[in-house]
Amino acid sequence: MNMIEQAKEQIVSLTLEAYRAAVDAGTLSEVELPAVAVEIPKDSANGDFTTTFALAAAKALRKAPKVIAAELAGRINLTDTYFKSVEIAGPGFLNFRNGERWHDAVLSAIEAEQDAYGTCQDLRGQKIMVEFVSANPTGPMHLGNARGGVLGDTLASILSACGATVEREFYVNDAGNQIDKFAHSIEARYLQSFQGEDAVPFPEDGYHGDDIRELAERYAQTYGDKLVNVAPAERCAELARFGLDINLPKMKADLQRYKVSYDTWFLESTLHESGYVADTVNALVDAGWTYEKDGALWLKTSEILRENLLKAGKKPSEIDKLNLKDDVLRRANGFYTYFAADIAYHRNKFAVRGFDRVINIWGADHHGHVARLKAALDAIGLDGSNRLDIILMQLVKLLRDGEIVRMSKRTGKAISLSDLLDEVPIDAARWFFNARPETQMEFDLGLAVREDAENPVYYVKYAHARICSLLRTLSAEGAVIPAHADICLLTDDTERALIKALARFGEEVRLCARDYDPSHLNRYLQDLAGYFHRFYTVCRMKGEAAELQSARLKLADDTRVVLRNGLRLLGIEAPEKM
RNA sequence: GCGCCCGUAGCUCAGUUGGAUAGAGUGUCAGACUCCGACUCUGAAGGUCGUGCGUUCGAAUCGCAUCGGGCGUACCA
Repeated sequence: MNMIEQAKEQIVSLTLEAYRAAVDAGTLSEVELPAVAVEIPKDSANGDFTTTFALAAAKALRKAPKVIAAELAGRINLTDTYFKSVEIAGPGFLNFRNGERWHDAVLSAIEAEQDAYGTCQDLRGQKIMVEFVSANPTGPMHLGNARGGVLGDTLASILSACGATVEREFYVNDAGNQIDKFAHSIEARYLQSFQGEDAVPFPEDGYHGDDIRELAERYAQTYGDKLVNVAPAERCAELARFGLDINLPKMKADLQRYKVSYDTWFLESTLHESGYVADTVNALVDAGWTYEKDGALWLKTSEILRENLLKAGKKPSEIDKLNLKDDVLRRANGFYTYFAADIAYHRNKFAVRGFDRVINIWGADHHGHVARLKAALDAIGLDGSNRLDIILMQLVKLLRDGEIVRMSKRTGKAISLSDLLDEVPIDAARWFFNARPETQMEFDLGLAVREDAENPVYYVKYAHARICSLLRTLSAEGAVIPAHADICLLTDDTERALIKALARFGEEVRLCARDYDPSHLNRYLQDLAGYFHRFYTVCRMKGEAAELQSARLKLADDTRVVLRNGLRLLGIEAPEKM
């Protein structure tokens, strides 16, 4: 349990004990109670923690909240607790103020746990997969992929810090239509290089990017015209393989540069080759969820979704308005759709590899597939509705000189992920892309390349470097950094505020995991750095009495530990010098 | 048409799942270094929480409606 949870738990039991005492004394009646909610007031003038219990229980107890609060407050014994005072405020809040024990417990926890401070075991025993980026290997990755890479990687780190066994996975779409298109595009450029641009038509829906030309050129340079006179099918297969063999390692390298690495690169083609797609479709057929029409095999998506919605309490008339549609699993030409492969892929995650929970990070333009995929998994008994979580990441709008740059692979004009890395420092990009997933974001290239105070990541890194420098300098002058900061000496408002901020770290990590939103950490670290800078400005160490100096140095050292732990979760360097 | 996401300070965004007088950063303006790293700190100004009803002790938060922005609604992936 983190420090915030511990404090809240203590308040819950203090409140309930007081309630029972009041019942025994006959001043409050025995009724069914609402949960005791404990919150952190926005304004610290209202205490460090507060409970709204008296407000919430007013109805059941048929007494004014203030009266209830008074009955409780008079019966709360704070001896040996984290708190030094409790008072009634406003319409009936019970406000608790942290005492010495609390501050001491926070610093002791950091000092004892060090690198592990902020981690927890809430998700212990859970095997979780985070699948992210999974960009088509037919061309360079774009900024949306960069955002997905950062989010997925950081989220995986956070879930892992909460005790889960986490695997990172990249799903390689190396089969299907877009690979054919890829092959035909390279083929056209390849043949053009021998027969002239006019002699060979370029496929209408082909990929026009320069990267395709480069692949064709590279093949021609290495192997010459050896494919010009072979059968088209063979030529395409060879060129597709050649292209993927170049593109995939490049994607890996680009992501690696971004400090994103994967446990598994899962090939879609293996699902087709092993017959697992066919097997999965058969499972759906056997379960009775399919039918044939116009030569194709269809999944009764609308029926499954309808049942789910009815179970969830939706009215039939509302469901009718949704215009639910069925989906094709196997086309009239005998090929399986991407949807069928995707069902097989997710069946594999749960049924073959045994993940308890699967998290996918998708671009928001895929949101129409969420319900269908979950429904299909429900239909084969894998409970996709509850075990598959899909984070729909809004796309990144790229701005250059105030103008929107379109990011289309097909026009070949997009700024790729690797281009971006040449311009923007990795740490700044990681910080920046770690915004809340489900909001649109604008990426202003001009602003992003700036390495100055405008970028909050420097503010946080600077705080860390400043502490390291401080510890170095004063140690060299003979200052002693004790094993534990003496809380009795740390009485300044800025010191107390800093300790309170340090206490929040574990809770922020927990919230990131709960919301699948690592950006809580960005805000927290910025906050924490601010509390440190304020402390640093007000509380001097050099020239102070040895004991006070030591206590403050240790507080700074504890801050360093938390900043470092937080930055590590975000995959951002915590420099000792800048 | 239907569905999903978003709308809070000039800008970028928080708001702990319904709590107290609406919060940061940035920008603007005014200040602070003889001193442990000024990549720092202090202060001021800045708001009809898109809009309107409703639910209740209490709404930025929940419901309905409406306006605006984005994205979907393939035998594409």
